[in-house]
Amino acid sequence: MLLILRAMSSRPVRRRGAATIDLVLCSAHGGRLHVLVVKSAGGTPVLPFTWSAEGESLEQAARDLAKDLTGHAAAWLTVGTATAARRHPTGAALSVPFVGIVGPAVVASGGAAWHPIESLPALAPRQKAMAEDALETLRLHMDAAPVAFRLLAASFTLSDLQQAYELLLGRRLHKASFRRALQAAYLVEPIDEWRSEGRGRPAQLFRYAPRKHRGGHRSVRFDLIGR
Amino acid sequence: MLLILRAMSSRPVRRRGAATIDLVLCSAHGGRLHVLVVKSAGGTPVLPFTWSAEGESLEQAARDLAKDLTGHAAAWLTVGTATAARRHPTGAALSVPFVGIVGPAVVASGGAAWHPIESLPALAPRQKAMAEDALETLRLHMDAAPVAFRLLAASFTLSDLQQAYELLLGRRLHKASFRRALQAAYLVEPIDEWRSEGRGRPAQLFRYAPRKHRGGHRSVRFDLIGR
DNA sequence: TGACATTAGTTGCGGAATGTTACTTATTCT
DNA sequence: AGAATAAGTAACATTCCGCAACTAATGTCA
Repeated sequence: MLLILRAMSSRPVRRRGAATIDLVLCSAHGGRLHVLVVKSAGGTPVLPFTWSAEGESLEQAARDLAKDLTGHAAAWLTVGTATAARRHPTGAALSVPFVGIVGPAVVASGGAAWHPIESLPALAPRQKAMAEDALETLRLHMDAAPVAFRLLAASFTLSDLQQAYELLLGRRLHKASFRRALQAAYLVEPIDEWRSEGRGRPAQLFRYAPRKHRGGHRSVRFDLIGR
Repeated sequence: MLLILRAMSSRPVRRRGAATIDLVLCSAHGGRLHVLVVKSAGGTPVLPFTWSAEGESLEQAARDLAKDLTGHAAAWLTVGTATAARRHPTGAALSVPFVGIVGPAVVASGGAAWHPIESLPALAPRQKAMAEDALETLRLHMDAAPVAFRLLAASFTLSDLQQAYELLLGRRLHKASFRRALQAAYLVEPIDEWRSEGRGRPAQLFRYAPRKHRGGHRSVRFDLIGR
C-alpha cells in the first residue's frame, strides 16, 4: 500500500544510500495517543519512511509522505533526533525522524494501522527508539506550538482540549484552573455550536484562535529541571 | 588547525558523501552568547564540522569534535534540526547540526574564534541558518535540562546564574523572584566560598546540585503559545 | 413523571507564587 | 568617614492556583 501510494504522487526520484526520513505520525483516539505503523514488503511492521532526495527539504519530503499515507496534510510536524547508531531496517546509515500530528478524523487504510504508543508492535530497534521518543518531542514543543490543538478537529469542546493536554503531559489537570488559564491566554474562541455526547449537558464548541497578547513577563519556573 | 587536531585523534575513518555533522558550540562571555567559528582551508569562516561515519553515533562524533576543538568535553549537547534544503559548503546533501555548550573558561585557539551570536561572520547559508537556530534550540530545552547551568563554571554566583537565564530568555528577571523560585526548586547548593569582583559585597558561590523533589503538579501555562 | 446519574460550566475561598519596593550588609573607591 | 556599588533579604500587594461546592442541561430508568 505504501508503495502504491508513493507511485501515485510525482515526487523527486529518491535514491538509496543517503538517509531515511522516518515518520512518527501521531493521533489521539479514545483518550490515548496512537502511532501509524505500516507493513514492510516482508510483512513486518515498520514506521512509514522515504529516502532523502538531493536538494529537497527534508520536512517537505516528510509532509509529502504523510499526505500520501493518509490523504490529509499533517496538522503539525517537527523534526526529531537524527540518529545513526542503530541499524535501520533498510540498512541506511542515517535516519531523520519526523514527528507529525493528524486530527482524529484520519482513519488508517490498507496496510497502515494506528497503534497505541504504549503498546507498539515489534519494530526494528532504531524505529522503536524513534517512536518512543515521539512523546518527548511533542512535550518539548507544546509550550511553544499548538501541539494539543492539532490533535483535535477544528472545533472541539474544552473537555476535549483538556484531555489532549492530559495526554501529552501524562497527568490529570484541574478543570477550573485549566479553563481560567485558557481564558487568560486568549487562545480559543467559542463558536455558536454545541455537541451532545448522549449523556450529560451538551458542551459548547470552540476553535483555536490565538489573539496577540503581550506575553506576561513572569519569572522562571524551575519545576522541570533536575528530575 | 581543525585538520591538525582531527589528525591527532584516532577516530573512525570518515568518508565524504554521507552527512555533515555541524557543531554550533556556544559559550557565554561578557553577558553575551558566543558561537565558535573556525576557518576553512580557503580561509572563509565556517562552523566546525565532521562527516558521519558508518555505525558511529552522531552525538558521539559531535562530542569528539567539540573535544578536539577546545580540549574540553562539551558541558551539554543536543541535536538540532537536520536540513537538506540549502547547500553545505562541502556540497554535502545532508547536515545534522548539534548545539553544544562549553563553560566560560574555554578559550578559542588557532583558527577558532568566539563570535557574538547576533553578529556572526559571513557563513554559508546553511550554516548561518543552523547557527541562528541555536538560541531557539537552547530555549526549547532549558525547561527540561540544566542549559543555563552549563554556561557557567562549576561554581557560580546567583547573579551569574540569573544573567545566564536572562541571556537565554532574552529578557530581564527580578532578582528576588528569581531567587525565591530557585530556592523552592532545590537546584543549587551553597558552597563555603565567596567571590569578590572588586567593588560591592562579595557574592556567595553555589553549585548545581538538584535534589529530588516531587514536581509540583501545577496547571498549564499557555503564555508561550500563539505568539 | 420524577428521582437519579452524568457531563458541562461557574463561583468563591484560602493558600501559594510572584512583582515591586525598600531595606540591610559587605566591600571598594575617593 | 562617606559615597558608590553590588549582594542579599524583608515586607506587602497582587495574582495565580488547587479545591470544593455549586448550578445547568441532558439522558436514564423505575
